Amino acid sequence: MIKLCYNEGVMPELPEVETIRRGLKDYILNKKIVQVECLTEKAFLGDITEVAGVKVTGLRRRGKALLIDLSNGKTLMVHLRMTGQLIWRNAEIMRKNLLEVEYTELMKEQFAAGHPSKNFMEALPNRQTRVIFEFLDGKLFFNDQRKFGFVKVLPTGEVEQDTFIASLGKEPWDMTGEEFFAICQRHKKALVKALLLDQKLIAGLGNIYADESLFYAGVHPERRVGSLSRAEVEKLLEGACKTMQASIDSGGSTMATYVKPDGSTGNYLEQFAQVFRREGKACPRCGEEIVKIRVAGRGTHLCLNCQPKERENSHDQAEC
DNA sequence: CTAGGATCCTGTCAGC
DNA sequence: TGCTGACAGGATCCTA
Repeated sequence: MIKLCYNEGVMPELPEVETIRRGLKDYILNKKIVQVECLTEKAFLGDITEVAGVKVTGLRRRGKALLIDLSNGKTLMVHLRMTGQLIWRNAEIMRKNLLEVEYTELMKEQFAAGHPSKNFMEALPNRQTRVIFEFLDGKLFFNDQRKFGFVKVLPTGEVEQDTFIASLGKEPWDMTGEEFFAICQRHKKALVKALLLDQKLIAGLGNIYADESLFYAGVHPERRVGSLSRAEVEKLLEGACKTMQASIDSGGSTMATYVKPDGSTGNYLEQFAQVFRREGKACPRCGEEIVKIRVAGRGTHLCLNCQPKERENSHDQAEC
């Protein structure tokens, strides 16, 4: 069974959160949270006592938010933002000196996912630990280097009214091409990259899948949304669905194969990404050099040949 | 209303 | 070697 999701440099976007949801289920579903400890005040929003002494009844996801339903009518919302991690450690492992634990043994006893770092292999809690959820048979650590992530307690019935959840757009597979085109028509002046990253318009894409979707569609990230053809808009939506679904599907297993036996980081992106963090390398489609530019304040990777900024001759994409 | 820039935060790394 | 500043980015807040 796969326990470790170790994809170097990957910020938790929709596919990563979905992988966490599926993986964590095996460890905490129907189990009682005995005790909760918050080590960084900002990281826990709401009444911490509402989370202790109750069972986990379900794990859901909305966009990049993980929703953990509890038996007392409350829901724990977890947002990992950029550097958040959820790490499960079996009680037995916690009792041992981690240095003495064989790597393969640790693999069997822990589930770790989110922004990859050496935390996955270190003794916990550590400096980056923000919240600890204690179960009878183990502990769940919410770690976060940059303190942008958080957990939040909400009444289950009010999750949909939470300002973040309520503002989320549809996920790409719940949207028709027509709907997405209508959204684009309302934001004609926006840069297409900025539109893809706006969770209020389409939920789940982060920097990686935005770049990958743009490459898939052959669209330059700095183009204004209003200049996109209906076909290009449809292709972008298709790209979002396909790149994220592929990531979810390969999720656990592919990522785990990239964990090297010595515990060093493997590189999931290397086999998955076409353009993301591949600047200086050859475009997998045409062989031109992938470049990195700055768009909407974000590092952006593209192939200028496959994603030209000016598209004079209609939408003929024979070369791409 | 929209678009775009600053902000939060800490670890890493290039450059002097 | 050790310091400094740039950079990484999801979401929110603020301004025009």
